[in-house]
Amino acid sequence: MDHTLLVLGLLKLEEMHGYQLSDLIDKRLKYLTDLKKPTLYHLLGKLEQAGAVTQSVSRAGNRPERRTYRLTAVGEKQFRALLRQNLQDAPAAYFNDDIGLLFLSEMPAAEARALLEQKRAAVDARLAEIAQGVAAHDANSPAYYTLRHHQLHLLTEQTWLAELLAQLKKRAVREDILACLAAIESAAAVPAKTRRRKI
Amino acid sequence: MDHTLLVLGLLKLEEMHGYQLSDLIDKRLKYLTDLKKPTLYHLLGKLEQAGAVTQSVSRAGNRPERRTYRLTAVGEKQFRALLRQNLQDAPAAYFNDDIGLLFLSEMPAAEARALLEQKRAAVDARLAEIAQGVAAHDANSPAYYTLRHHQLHLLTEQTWLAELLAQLKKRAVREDILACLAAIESAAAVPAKTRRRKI
DNA sequence: CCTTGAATAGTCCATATTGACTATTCTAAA
DNA sequence: TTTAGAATAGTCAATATGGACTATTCAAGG
Repeated sequence: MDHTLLVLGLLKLEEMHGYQLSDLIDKRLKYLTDLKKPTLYHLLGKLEQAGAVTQSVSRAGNRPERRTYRLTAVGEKQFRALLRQNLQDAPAAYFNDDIGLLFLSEMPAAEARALLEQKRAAVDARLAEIAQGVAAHDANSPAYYTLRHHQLHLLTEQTWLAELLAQLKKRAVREDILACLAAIESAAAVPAKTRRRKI
Repeated sequence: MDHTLLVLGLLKLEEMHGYQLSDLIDKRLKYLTDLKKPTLYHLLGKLEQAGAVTQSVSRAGNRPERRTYRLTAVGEKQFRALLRQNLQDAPAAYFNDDIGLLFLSEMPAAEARALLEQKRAAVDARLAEIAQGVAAHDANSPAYYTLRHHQLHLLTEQTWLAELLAQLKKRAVREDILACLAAIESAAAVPAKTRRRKI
């Protein structure tokens, strides 16, 4: 599991206590994963039980006690194995967006377009944010890798949305024409007197 | 949650029993999600409790009984809401690969390259598979959307891996040179006699 | 000096997810 | 014809995840 790789790797770089790890992941590594605090503590507990990390309780002043975790030799071995796996494998990726697309035909094209435009705006915004990060970081730094990777995928998403919206525009036009024809037909079916009333 | 959207949407298209749904998702929709059977049954139970679907038990021959699920009006409303949300939102995406990249410097560049080459091969293979699917499907069909979307992201991944491997190649060369220099230096530090022995 | 809000450090309980299992029926080959 | 394996239909127990909570400390303003 990749949460494990992350935690072991961070502890390899430097021993840390739970909150430090959690804070680091939330703030500096927010593009990497969204590992939450309770999940992290759960994982640390398991790792300790497995002997991959050791805990040392301490307290500074009157603050709540802090359990500082340090990587053991076992943990280091596990880290290497997981890292190799991670670099080697290309696990299947899933996109939530695809589920919505599956049911695109259950909704008028015009409405779908409006909604997807909002999605596009959100992607654009995120892209702008990332572009800043990419510019700020030295190529070759680990943070750069993550940002650049995200940037590429967001650009892809942009392209994809553009393609999709173009298709949808065509479909919307077709639906409009059909609706128009249907209206004319039903109007023709109504007796002449009734029609006049409405005019 | 998008599993819910998927299940409601499928039941909107056609009433189905649990195993049918599960089979459909496993086989035809394998690019969409990897919703597992127990998760599906759990979800169906919840949806029934919430009144979004109704269950009707039946049996054909001597087979185990089948619970056939049908969408209710409540379920349909929920479906629409979730679909709108899904089309509108652009949730943050995370890539497992990034976690490995974070620790790339913990490993000699040469080894990392070998591993990443395997990843690349896997991506290439998947891409070939998808290209077939894209060619086989009518543009505009829902399946086409999914496949095309995946294709674009896999192409991005290919580009990304190429970029990364090029960088790593440079780093490997640098590391080689450094190792070489270090070897020379340590050889120079050894007294002359000892050095001769080794030759 | 007191209070309010952020930061620190972590826990609880409810929910979601899944590997492994049960149990029956069909199918096709030995 | 029997028997091994795939398909059908689902369940169980264990694990992972996350929203909401506790409890303390610090910093700054009124």
